[in-house]
Amino acid sequence: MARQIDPRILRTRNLIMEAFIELSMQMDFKDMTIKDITTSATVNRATFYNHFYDKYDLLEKVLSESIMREVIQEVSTHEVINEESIKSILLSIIRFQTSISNQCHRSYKAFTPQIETLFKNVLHASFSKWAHKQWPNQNNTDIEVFSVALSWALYGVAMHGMQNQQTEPEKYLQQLMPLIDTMNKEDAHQI
Amino acid sequence: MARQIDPRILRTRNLIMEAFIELSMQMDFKDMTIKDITTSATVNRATFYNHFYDKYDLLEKVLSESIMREVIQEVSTHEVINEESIKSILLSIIRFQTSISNQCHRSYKAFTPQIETLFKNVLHASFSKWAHKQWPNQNNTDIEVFSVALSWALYGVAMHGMQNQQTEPEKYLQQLMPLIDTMNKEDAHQI
DNA sequence: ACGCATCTATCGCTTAAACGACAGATTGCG
DNA sequence: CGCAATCTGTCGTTTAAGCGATAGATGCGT
Repeated sequence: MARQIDPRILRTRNLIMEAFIELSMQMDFKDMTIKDITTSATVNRATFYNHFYDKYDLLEKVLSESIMREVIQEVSTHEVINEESIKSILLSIIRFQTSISNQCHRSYKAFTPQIETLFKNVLHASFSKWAHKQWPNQNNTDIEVFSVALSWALYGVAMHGMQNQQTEPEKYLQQLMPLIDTMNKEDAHQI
Repeated sequence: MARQIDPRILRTRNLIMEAFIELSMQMDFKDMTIKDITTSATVNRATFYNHFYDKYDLLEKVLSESIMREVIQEVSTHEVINEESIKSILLSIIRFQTSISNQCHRSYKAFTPQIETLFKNVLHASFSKWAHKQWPNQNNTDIEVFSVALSWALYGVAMHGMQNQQTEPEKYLQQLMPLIDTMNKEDAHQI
């Protein structure tokens, strides 16, 4: 099963995605037409619709499969929730956002909502998984609520730190750690 | 007439040619298979034969249409045969050969015969054209013989200069100028 | 408001490229 | 040497992509 995919499909998909990344560095996403993308990709405009629903679908796939792949991968490799891992994730996100806002300064504003959604999904999923192992005595809903709170807080703090060019994350960590400490205490109680 | 060419043809052709250039920098031309080239180009092996007769046909087209295009263009822009233009052409050829032997050091040996043929054809054609204007009193065969002699001599001297890392072309120019001086004198006599 | 231009999304038809298979040639190793 | 593996060049068939036309949407200057 899962027969080999026709290489033309992969090639065309890559051509479109790479052309989109290239164009994102040159112009604003909102001014970008399908024609611009397909011309730059040396692909017919109609072919675009065999691969993507529209411009926004392309953006989402480029972000998750290409641009954000590395940082998502890095975030996912941690296994526990503690000061060290939170700090590392915080720095990864700040580094990524800084880099992308420099590379695609014209399109960055249009990208941020999608980036935000992807990051929060990944963070929530990871935190949830790790929390279940880390605090096995907590019930599901508590863990879900904690995961949501931590992921939103962490992401918000990362964005704030980036906008203020704050390179010292210790101050932000101080604000996040109480969330985790609470879980540690509660879990111990539940025994 | 001459309707637009299907863009797929151009794209596939470019993919193959660019993959070939890339591979030339990594491996020896003689060890390169069609499979190597088409795999690197993300193109089916059978498709190669829609565009090129064989590996050597591809080499010739890549040289004349891509790798050597700039230097051939530069050589062709001169209009007269004199010390200045000959010196300029000499230096262009030496620069090109040095560059290509560094970039494709593994394949360079296999390339030289094709490069030689292309250069001598271009030189002969250019010299012949310029000579007709420059010495209108000379008959055709004399001009053709002169053009052949000068192009072969120039190319030979350039190659020799390159192998000996000779960066002073004045010595080589001294050997070539008599050919031209003879034509100048003969042409004056013919009046 | 108007018309004109451009863009989007989709259609049927055409065509270049992918695929697998093939026989014959080369290569290289025991 | 022999034989196995790989490469070459060419088939017929299948399929992804190109093309031109289309209707509707969006936008922009007058």
